[in-house]
Amino acid sequence: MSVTPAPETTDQTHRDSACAAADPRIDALVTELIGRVADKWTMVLLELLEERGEMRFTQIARAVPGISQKMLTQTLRRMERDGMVCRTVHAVVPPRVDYRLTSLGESLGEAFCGVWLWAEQHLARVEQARREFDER
Amino acid sequence: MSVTPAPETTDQTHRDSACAAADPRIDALVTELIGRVADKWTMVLLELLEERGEMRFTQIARAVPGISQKMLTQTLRRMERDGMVCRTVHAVVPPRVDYRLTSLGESLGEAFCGVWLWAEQHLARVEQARREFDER
DNA sequence: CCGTATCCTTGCCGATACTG
DNA sequence: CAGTATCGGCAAGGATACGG
Repeated sequence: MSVTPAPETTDQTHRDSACAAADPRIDALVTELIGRVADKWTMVLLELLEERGEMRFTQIARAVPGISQKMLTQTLRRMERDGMVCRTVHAVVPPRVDYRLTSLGESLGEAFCGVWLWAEQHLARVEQARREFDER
Repeated sequence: MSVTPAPETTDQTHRDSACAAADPRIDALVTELIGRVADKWTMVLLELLEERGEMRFTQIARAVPGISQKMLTQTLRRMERDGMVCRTVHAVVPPRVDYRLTSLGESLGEAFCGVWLWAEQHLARVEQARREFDER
């Protein structure tokens, strides 16, 4: 994303009414982080690991139908890099690798929990809105 | 996404510990909804409209550097279809179109607020985790 | 079992041009 | 001003094969 400072001469009322950062540079960084973290598979894995605790690779793969092995590896690596999950390799044959959430990952999971709850609660309303919109 | 019921014979402990639905079919629908709603631009527009209240098309475009006109239209349409935003066309020349959050959109914005706060609070920690991971 | 490497298709998204 | 339409590049992501 291009990170233009955005002079913004227009209407500044309503500013600071919600949860935005004051500094536009911070805002841009946060936006970038949100963009990476609010990925579909990241949210799903976060949820799964929060529910089940420690899991191994194939166990996760089986629990998430629709994900390819590539995407799973990729997402787990990114989450590990971001400090969300901890990866433990056991030196046995056949190899065994366990994944679990770090405290950072857990805290993000809790933050997303509100979104999951929202989705569950308002699912019917969204579907109805779509039907109404589509018949036009 | 393929919506396999997933028999899941394995470990069911930890189940219902978090915020997941009991029914895997509901779970799949919620996951689909999350996938659509957790889009980067959706989150940004939600945030923006929550902060600023009613805004017109170009005003939004100027406030969100990096978004193309196409993506803006597309995202706004999808949000309108999902019942998140209300679109008001004023019959004047030059044309004027206002966008504002519906109560549904506002509630989603509040749910995401937790994620924004998390991102602001833990940004430094994530960046540090990345640096540590990268030097290996 | 747990990955990485490679190819290859699909569709996203930006750029541009055009209407009401 | 607020869009729709069309084209093209490019990168995300699936399928497959192979390595530790």
